[in-house]
Amino acid sequence: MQYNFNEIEAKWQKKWADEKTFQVNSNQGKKKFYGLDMFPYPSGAGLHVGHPLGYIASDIVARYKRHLGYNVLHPQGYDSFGLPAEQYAIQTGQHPAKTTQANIQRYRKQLDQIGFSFDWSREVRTSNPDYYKWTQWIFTQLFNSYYCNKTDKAKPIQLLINHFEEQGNDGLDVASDEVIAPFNATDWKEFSAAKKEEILLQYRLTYLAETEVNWCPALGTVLANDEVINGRSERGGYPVQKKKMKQWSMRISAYAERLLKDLNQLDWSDSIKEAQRNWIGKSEGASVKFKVQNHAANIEVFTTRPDTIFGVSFMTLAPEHDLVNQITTPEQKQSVEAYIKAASLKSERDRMADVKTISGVFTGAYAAHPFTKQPIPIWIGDYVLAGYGTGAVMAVPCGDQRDFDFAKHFNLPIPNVFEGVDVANEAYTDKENAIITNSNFLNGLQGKKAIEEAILALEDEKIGKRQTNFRLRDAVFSRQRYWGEPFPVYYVNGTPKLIKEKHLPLVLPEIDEYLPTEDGAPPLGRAKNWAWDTKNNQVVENTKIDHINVFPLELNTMPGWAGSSWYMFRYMDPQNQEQIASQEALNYWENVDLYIGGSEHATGHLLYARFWTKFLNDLGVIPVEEPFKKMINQGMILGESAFAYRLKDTNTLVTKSKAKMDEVDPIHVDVSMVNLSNELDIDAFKKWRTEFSTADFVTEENGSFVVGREVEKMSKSKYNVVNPDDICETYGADTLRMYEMFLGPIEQAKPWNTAGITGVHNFLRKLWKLYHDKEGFSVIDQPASKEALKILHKTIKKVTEDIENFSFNTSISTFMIAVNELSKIDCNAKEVLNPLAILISPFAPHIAEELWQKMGHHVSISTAPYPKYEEKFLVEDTKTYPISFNGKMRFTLDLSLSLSKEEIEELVMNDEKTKNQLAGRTPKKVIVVPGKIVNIVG
RNA sequence: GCUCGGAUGGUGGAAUUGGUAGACACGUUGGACUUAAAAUCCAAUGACCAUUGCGGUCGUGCGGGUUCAAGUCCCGCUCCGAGUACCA
Repeated sequence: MQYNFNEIEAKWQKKWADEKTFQVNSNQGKKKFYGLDMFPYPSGAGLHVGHPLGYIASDIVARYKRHLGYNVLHPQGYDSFGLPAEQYAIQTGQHPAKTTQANIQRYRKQLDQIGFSFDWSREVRTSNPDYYKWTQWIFTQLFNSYYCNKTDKAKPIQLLINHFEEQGNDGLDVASDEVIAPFNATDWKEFSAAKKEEILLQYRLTYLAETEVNWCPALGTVLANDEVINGRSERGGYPVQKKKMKQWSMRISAYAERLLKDLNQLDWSDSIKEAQRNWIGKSEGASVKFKVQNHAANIEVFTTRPDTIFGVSFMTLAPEHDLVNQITTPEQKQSVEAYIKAASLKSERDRMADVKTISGVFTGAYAAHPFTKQPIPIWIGDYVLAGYGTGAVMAVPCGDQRDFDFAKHFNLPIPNVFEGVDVANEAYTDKENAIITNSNFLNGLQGKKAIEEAILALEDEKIGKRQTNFRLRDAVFSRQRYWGEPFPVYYVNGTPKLIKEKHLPLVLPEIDEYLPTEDGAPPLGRAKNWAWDTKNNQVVENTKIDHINVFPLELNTMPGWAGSSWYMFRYMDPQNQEQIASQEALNYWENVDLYIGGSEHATGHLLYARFWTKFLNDLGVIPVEEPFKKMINQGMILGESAFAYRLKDTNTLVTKSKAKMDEVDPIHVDVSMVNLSNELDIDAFKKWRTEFSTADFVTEENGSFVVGREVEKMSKSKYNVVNPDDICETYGADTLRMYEMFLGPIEQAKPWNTAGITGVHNFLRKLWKLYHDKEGFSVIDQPASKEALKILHKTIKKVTEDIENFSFNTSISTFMIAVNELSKIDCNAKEVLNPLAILISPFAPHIAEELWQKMGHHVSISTAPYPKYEEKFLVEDTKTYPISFNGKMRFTLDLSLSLSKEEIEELVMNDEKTKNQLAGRTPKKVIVVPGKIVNIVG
């Protein structure tokens, strides 16, 4: 009886789809479990073997939880807006919707082939108007909210307007832009409507503002901070520069404290939590005002070390600082201007690469030390960043290495304020242990106490105050792109107005080309119908714009993370036309119990999704504060690239053993042309690319041509991509699923190597054979042997523990051991093989279903109750004791577990082998740990 | 530089609160079956020494330490991977 996996798998995949086996509804009577994968961006390359790794893991857990009786929500969908489809559209003129649709179909086919238990009736696509209607809706909610620091909650903007009408902007504790001119109630009432809107924008949770953005000319769009890596775009690796542009931003900074604090309640890996903590970057200290001499201006600085304030010997402003022009003396004007110009020309990347070069210029101006009133020279230098704090620092060279280096370089004094510390060669940056000296009232104080005293003094003298700063910046939310959500925004004389909720979605218009317009406007500037008719509430031709009733619409679109910031809630009720999801569904499913995905989203998606969740929670829309309770980050599956070695400047290829590495160029070879022994299929290679059709080959003595191997990221350009399709074809989906899990711990990165796959495949065949003999199905309904039951229960125990710990590789070993052992004793008792099928069904669902059916069951195995582990089958009466001498195991001894310590010692000491080992010596000590070990010392 | 991981046979990887290091699998070698090959099955497989059988020495990146006992705990290093980048 053959294990015909292709047939079995097709049969069950069809059955699951036809019978809607995995469709789920909220069910108050059952405990819920929500297992979610980070949904994929459907790229043109299709799935490679790395993608399903996480999906398989979450599918195992989802199926396991079903067996345990949970009501399991396990959906899948597509993050289908994004750059690659648009880049492709630019090149080919194909509408991104079309390529996206084709890619989704391919993904779906590949996913179906692996046998996932997704509830596809809940699929979402972020590029679907039914979906992005609600993305736009959330945007309008953010627009109509401000953040109240007192209650730590977002509130309707109307409450703020009420406050303005009563007392202007006095007495507010809310999140806003940094500098807002004060006004009173009378002022407010007299302001024009446009002026009022302008003021309100400074408080809204999403706002339009002139901001310094990361502009990527090659992509023709701005990027968020998390999309820029080392001064280059995350996608494509193109250079990024700073540019001021009017953009929509998200006031995520208002949520900084909560985003930080609530990390503690999440069951996520420490490294991701740490990455978020660093990204949020909370620092506590004080802001201090320094008066500029002979000038009305004050320079405000932020410092975490107010205790070192008597060590200030100069100040440094960022070149972009607003005051620089005002305070620079005529003598210094020329060099200051030259420096500012040079700094502005440097790209972000240059500036970062240049960290070690110290540069700066004296402005000629002096500030007065807030306590001593001594003059302090004011410098500018690009080691101070305009975007952090106030863009100015009080330089304490004895306590900060950068200030120290700057002082050394420009020969500025380095006064020492630390007791018993030498600061001749480097700054002393220890915050805890520093004892302050030469500092008036701070003398003799240490660490926190000194900082505390300094802040109190600053506040007493009204020259500074306690302050907390965050590194987290507001997130730029506009993209100069076509393939994204349109903003539900139109402009009345430059003032943004929102389209009312009931008229959403605002659907993406058609355009002729997916490029910016000639005058540099985003692609939506090409749309002929992109104006809002406020009378009829619909999109109309641009020609109708009259700025009375018909207004131009926003030309930017939303970024990729918009749709992915809330999709986990849409799955709960994906067809809802009235709400993002029904209250009932939101209350029942709450949030994601297990989220599986890559760790590369640590500071992007995972932070934004938390932000929007908290915001929607503030509004009372959703009942939870956090979207993902527990998260597992699967490691990347790497590719094993293959290289042929070509003699430099020739067309001669040399087999690995004869190639001298300094005389050859390694050339990537498609891994599909290489067999398990690293031998190249030369004929296929010649046909692969014309340049090789005439190549000469220097082979091994036996005529084979061996390639070199190297582990790299799996990518099309490296020709090392392995598709799951081929594996499913050759070995079956169950083998693929088990093999991916068998490779090693889920969180660890590892190279893909099919060498071991036969082992897993053989295991499934052995499993099949356990239920069959030559004649056919051989499971019989008769009592199982004690031994067989012991094997079963040992397996239940271990596999269950392993699933709970996400240690899938070891559970597969356990199955292998169980099947080996059961085969050895020819077990064919249903009492054992029935529960065994259930145990294995989360891992290899197709074969499990087939065996289950053969054992006479008529409903899917997927909801069969999970076998219960019973201790009584495992009770042993003897233990094979390792007998060690001085910690080294020499032999083993089977002894009854009922023996006492003393009895064990006696039996061991009287054993012939012990006497041999001791060779007449008398042991100093005998350690007996009943049930574990015996160690004889001496 | 900082933060977080990691280092175990030829390979992927196991090893509970410190208690038989190398489970399971791949690969390799030998054997059975076969006209032959594949598939399958059986056996061996950390290194070294010894070998007629028993056996012995060394072994979890390196150097120390704690302990009857250390892959596991402590101290000091080395190397590799990931993230981050002048954050005042």
